Amino acid sequence: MAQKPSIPKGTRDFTPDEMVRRNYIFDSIKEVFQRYGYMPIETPAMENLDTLLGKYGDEGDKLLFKILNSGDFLNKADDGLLAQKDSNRLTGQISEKGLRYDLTVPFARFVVQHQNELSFPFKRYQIQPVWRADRPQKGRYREFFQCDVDVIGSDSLFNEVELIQIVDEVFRNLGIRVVIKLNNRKVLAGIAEIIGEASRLTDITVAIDKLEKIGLEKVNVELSEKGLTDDAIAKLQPILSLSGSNSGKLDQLAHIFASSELGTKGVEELREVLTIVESLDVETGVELDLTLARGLNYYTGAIFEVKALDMQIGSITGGGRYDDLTGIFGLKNVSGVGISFGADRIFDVMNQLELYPPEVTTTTQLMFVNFGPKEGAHCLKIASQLRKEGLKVEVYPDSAKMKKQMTYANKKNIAFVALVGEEEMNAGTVTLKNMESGEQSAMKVEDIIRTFTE
RNA sequence: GUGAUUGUAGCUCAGUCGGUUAGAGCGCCAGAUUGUGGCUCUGGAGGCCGCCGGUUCGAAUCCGGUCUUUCACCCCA
Repeated sequence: MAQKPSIPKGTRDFTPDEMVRRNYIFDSIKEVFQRYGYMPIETPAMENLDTLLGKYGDEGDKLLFKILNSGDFLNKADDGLLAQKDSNRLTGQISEKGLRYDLTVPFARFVVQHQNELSFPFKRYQIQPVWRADRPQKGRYREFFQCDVDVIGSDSLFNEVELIQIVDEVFRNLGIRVVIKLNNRKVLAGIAEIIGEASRLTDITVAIDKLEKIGLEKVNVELSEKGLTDDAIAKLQPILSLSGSNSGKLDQLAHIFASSELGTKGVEELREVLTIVESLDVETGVELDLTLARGLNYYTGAIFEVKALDMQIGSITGGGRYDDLTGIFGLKNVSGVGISFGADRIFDVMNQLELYPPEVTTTTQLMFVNFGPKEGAHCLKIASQLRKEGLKVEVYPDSAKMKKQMTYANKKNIAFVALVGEEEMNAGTVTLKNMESGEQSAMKVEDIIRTFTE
């Protein structure tokens, strides 16, 4: 007896029904990317482990899927480490490759390797799965697709603006109501500087990132536990309780940052981006959010996050500017900025809110009922003719019972069925039946084409 | 990774105190209906009760482990 098949934790299968919906999402996103001049690339599912390690922080390193070396991998392993069961150190000896954790780091590697073939600024998009050994939850998978757009080799804030326009267009096209949250790492660094804890930037950002979720008091407790002085925490309070419009917040921040060069720079950048965005026809709300931190530690400037307004789920898109990701791979002074659309979360939102336009789920427009070998062969010819006109047509392959064929068309949501039996063959006509209204009439092939293409 | 939680037919779920042959609705297949689907009626198929082990005369039910699901933390798309 065969064992019951299963798939690994946190992964999922997609049925044809789900794939048409997913492809609609991918196509919508791709179409916007292309309209802004981004070109596609792909990179391997696996990367060398040293390309990936150390780019996502300690937590990220733990979440990397590592691939066991081929062959007798234990042969080369150190006996001492083996005996001690020291997994951490042993890993380096038995695994040299890992599954990619995101698309940004492989992209940086790609840019460095291909720097002489590329012209900068280089704009690319990339839609591929990534893997994280996270514990799965709703909206959190171990394998999921990211749709990344990045510009590299340009410092201009126009790029940040363009990414906001892209986010706006993508979600408007898909019909998802969202808010774009914007912040800047320089502002966060400025805050750390001002309160006299410049070296604790990560601890501070991780803590204030939770402000909305756990409240001010608990954030302060956490900051204190992380070892911040009471004085520093006290200095932080007015910043955390900033409120009002984006420009109002920026004005207050500018004042606070009077003595911080870095913070001032961050405020200026935010102000410029927001000012330009306001002059364009961006409909999505862009909200300055000082508590937005983002864990990936390669960000250095603007950081973005997009939240769905009508569904409780983690952020569905996120990104930011990284000034020196390529530096690690030997290409200095190349700044990039990009964002990543989380296709699987977008898929979950679209499903929950049922945002698909009706035509997305229609595949076949017209199905020919098969009355027998002779009639079927005749239908095949008409079907080819219709396909040349761009119609999506199928001929039922077996001369099964009428009821079975009709039921098939029904299930597949096919709007029209064509009946061509001996009578129609002799008359040179096709009986076209509307499956919704039940109406049917005999017509010539040209009439059918006209019905569908008008 | 830490702490909880879930698993019974293709799907959603009942299943009493441990007790004979594990049920329902939906779906599926067939017939009523030979070239006309959806509605109705009739009949049928489909289950290692997640998996492994233990307790017991006897386990879907109790116990342990494991896998999976969902949730919180952590982190994130």
